[in-house]
Amino acid sequence: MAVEWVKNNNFAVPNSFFFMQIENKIRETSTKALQTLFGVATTPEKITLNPTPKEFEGDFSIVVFAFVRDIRRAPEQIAQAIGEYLQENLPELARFNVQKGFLNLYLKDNFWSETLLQRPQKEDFFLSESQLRKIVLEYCGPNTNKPMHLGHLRTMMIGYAMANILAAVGNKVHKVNILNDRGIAICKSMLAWKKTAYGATPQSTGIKGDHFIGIYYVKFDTLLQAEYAKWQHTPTAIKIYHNYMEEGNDKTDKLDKTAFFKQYKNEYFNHHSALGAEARTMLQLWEAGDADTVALWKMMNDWVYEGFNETYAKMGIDFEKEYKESDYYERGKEMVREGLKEGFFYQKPDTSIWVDLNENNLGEKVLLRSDGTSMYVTQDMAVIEARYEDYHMNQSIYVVADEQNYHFQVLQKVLEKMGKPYAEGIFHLAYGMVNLPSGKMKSREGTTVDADDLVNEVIDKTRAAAELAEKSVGLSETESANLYEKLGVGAIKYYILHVNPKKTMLFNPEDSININGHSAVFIQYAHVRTRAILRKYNKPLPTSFDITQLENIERELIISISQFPAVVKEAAQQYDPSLIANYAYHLAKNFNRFFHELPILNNDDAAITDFRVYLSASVGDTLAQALHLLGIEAVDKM
RNA sequence: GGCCUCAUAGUUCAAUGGAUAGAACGAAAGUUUCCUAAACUUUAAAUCUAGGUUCGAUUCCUAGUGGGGCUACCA
Repeated sequence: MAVEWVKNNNFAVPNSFFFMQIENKIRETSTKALQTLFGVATTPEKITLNPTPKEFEGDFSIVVFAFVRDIRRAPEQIAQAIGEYLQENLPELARFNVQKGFLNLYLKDNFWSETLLQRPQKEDFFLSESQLRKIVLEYCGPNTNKPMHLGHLRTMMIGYAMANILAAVGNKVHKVNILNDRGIAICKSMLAWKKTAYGATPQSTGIKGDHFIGIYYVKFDTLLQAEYAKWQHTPTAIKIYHNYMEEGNDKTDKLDKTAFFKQYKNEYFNHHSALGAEARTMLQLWEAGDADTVALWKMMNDWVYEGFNETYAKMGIDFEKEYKESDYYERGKEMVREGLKEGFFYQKPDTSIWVDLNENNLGEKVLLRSDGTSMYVTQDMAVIEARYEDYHMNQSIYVVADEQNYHFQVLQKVLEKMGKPYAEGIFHLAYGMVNLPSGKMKSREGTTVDADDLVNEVIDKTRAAAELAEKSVGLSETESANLYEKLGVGAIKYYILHVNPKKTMLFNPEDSININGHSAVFIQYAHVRTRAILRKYNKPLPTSFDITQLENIERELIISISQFPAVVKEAAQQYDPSLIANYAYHLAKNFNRFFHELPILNNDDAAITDFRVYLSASVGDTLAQALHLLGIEAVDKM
């Protein structure tokens, strides 16, 4: 199912129309001013128009330095002249002031109050027709041999939010998952289970399916480690180390025995380990379709899927379709052979098939091993082909960590060589790695942060904070459990989404469960206040205002609100949900200031109360929509 | 070694080439007979180095230094 339009509140935010319209109007009138006053021909887009910094009076500022050279007058004189022209020709302008080369424009109060009254249409968020796409967006991509960790949280959050945002600006978006459900890693879990579980199941142990499998993945490594330690004392091992020491002349940079065997582990697994041989045999049996092996594989994967589905539900994410690697890797091999036949690839004497990407500075890459088995890139070729048949998309977005930049470049070039119509639309939405304060996560070394554990921890923290502050006392047990889950899940999403996806981010467990400051809970709280005000106001909102003057903070809020559609468009074009996250925080912060500085309901002037309630409600709706786009559900009470 | 990326307060993050570089956490000090104090106010605190382009550079270019990633017949 495609992403729905942002939830329709009973009352909606003003659209960008007025905002964009006034910006354009200022640009156009200024262009005329330059032409009329100085004979300078320019275009509206070339006028530099910025929001005015708050230390000066104004809503917008025009920067005139760019025209100084042509006009050959002092910047102040130019700014003054344009200001006077605008005063004559721009009815919305209340007054202006000049600071150096900056012309600060202050618009009329009633212009802004009228702007607030405008109702939005969802089309106001839409990009122009030519920019719209039919998109297949892949995110999450777990392996079925272990539970999901912190890194998966970032793709889940970014993927889901980006799908919402891209749909909000008018694209057709299909969310899909890729399940890496085959290969040597899964065989390791299967083998360890066979050897050590004595028939235990998630049901018999009460352990969530994906965590259950994870136990055996770790157990395999423990068994291997023990086997390896023993092996290091065998004559074979001693000879290998001896040969290494004898190689070359320079002995100074040689590794000591411990370090050597640490880096030799892969080699050991592939060529000396009995467990390794068993795992590979299992993989071969699986590929050959051995009934018992396939049955075991299916049973264990089903356990994992059950666990994953629980996590998806808790995170509030979903997929229109999940593609399993096991369904496509054979087709991938076929595509490579087809490509070879058509001369796009070449074969080495050992029968392995390669692609030459030197002209793209990507070197040469194996597509099919000499033993005929497929590569990572091969399966992605078949998967995108299947998606094209399913959706005929013109853009394929992959929300995958940036450590795979090379992989996606190769994928695209290979498909381009083959002349596939879906090659051009490949877009790797590469997000930066997530680091811990202790450094990089290593799943085999146990330095990962489990996704489920983390979310539960934040939910608990939210509950503890509420109890400490004696909040939510009127709620029933189920109501409050529901509330803390929404707040906790929202907090973790926000913590991840408020950073630009492109950047490597540090995940500090302490900070991530911090509920204060720049966090989703802060935004939720501002939203809750707007809802409380509406409840107390308890009558229909006004359809017009009778106010003569706006406070500064009120102007700021209206301007902020009117920028929202532009922010959403920008987030879609930049593939950057953090723009919306930071926008929402900024708006919530300004609202809290407004709430403290000015009486809303406790006001003798009913006209002012009407207006401020309307403004509060607008802020609340905007916050709710912003959170919704990020995949966070706004709460009404807390 | 080659290619790609990043560098901003003690820490984590912001800043279409524009004015005095914004926040949060942490530190210090305040605000509650008043619409929810999960809030608000105040103080101290930063653009890696050297050049260049520009009226103007955190932003663009070059070099250097220091992180990270990729460079597997792993996924």
